[in-house]
Amino acid sequence: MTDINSSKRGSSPSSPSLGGDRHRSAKAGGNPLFLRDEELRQAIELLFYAYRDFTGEPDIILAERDLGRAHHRVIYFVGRYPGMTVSHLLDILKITKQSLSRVLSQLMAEGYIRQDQGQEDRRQRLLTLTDKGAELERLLTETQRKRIARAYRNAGPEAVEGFRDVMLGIISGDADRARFENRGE
Amino acid sequence: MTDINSSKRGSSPSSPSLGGDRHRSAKAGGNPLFLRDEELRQAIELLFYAYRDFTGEPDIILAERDLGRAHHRVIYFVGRYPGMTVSHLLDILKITKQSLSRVLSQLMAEGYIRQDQGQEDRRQRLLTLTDKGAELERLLTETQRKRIARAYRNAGPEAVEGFRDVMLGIISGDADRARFENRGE
DNA sequence: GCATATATGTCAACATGACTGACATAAATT
DNA sequence: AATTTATGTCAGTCATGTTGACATATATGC
Repeated sequence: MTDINSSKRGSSPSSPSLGGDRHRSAKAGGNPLFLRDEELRQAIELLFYAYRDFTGEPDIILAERDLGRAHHRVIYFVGRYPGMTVSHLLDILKITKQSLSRVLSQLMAEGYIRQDQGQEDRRQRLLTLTDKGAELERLLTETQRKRIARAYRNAGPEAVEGFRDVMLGIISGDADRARFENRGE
Repeated sequence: MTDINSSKRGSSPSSPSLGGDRHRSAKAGGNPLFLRDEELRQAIELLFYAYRDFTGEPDIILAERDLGRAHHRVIYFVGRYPGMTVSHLLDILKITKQSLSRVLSQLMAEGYIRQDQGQEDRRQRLLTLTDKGAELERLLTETQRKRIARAYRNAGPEAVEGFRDVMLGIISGDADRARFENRGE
């Protein structure tokens, strides 16, 4: 594997204008929107970098088991909502049933997830993690939990509140936002 | 569409155990880690939902032009750092040069991005957006900017500070975190 | 100046995870 | 009895990542 990270902290001495021009010129021009634009761009980039790193560690663990990020998402949410239906999962992930089907079939074939017929509505297939599935879920989520815990600890409780508020504002639907009500108190 | 959210607050007659048990049981057991576990899981989910929605709108605009999210990322960062090198871009995106190459070639063929030879180091290909590229960048970034601006406005300045702090804590490398220094003051 | 390292590009093969479209089955609902 | 809903499946395609190998031009170190 090419060690592309090596170039990371060396910050390529060969790229002189790397990071200031656009902002300096806007600032120099006295553009009153400068701060706002810069602030918003930073948020965009925070989301990019944070998500990239947030998924990085689990991806490695998954790759060792020939699984991918899609499997992780399924395992995570089935662990979160034991006995959830396929529809519910589709709705959270916002992917097609064909895409989900492949991932889900693999997870059941490998013994990570179990399906039970619904009692009230026998068309439903209620999804639960097997012991093997729960173990992998813990392993994967642990890396993310640690990362978040570290960030929360360093930032402090007020920052955590602010983080939550902003993140909720970024989410589109009331339905999704509602998932976060009355749970932290 | 099925109202899966109804299942969340315990209704969903068909799936009785759908969303509360795991937490309630932990809570009932008086587990002191309950709040922390719940808090951390919420953070994990906030990241998932926020990122999903954050990329949703640009993806639609991109699809109309037969481009994808990978093209967006390149256009965004080239717009952010005009004249940046290929190495720098590789380092930010953390993908292989072969992956980047395909996307970059397409963008140049379609006239979104221009390459100029570096003056100091003539091996470098300095990347800049063309007018067409800058226009698309504005269009794409505008949707994300609006989303963030709305979230920031509703959450308030203190929340924004907290959001920043937590997001920075989630990012792995000092080098990446350093990109956010001394820019918002 | 020669050897080596670096920045970039390119060919080829492959895996993953998304998509569309079409069709099938069983169970619930009207 | 007709329709809708929950789920599954087959087939094809596309976007985006991967590894490995190799090529070229330029910069740098001795």
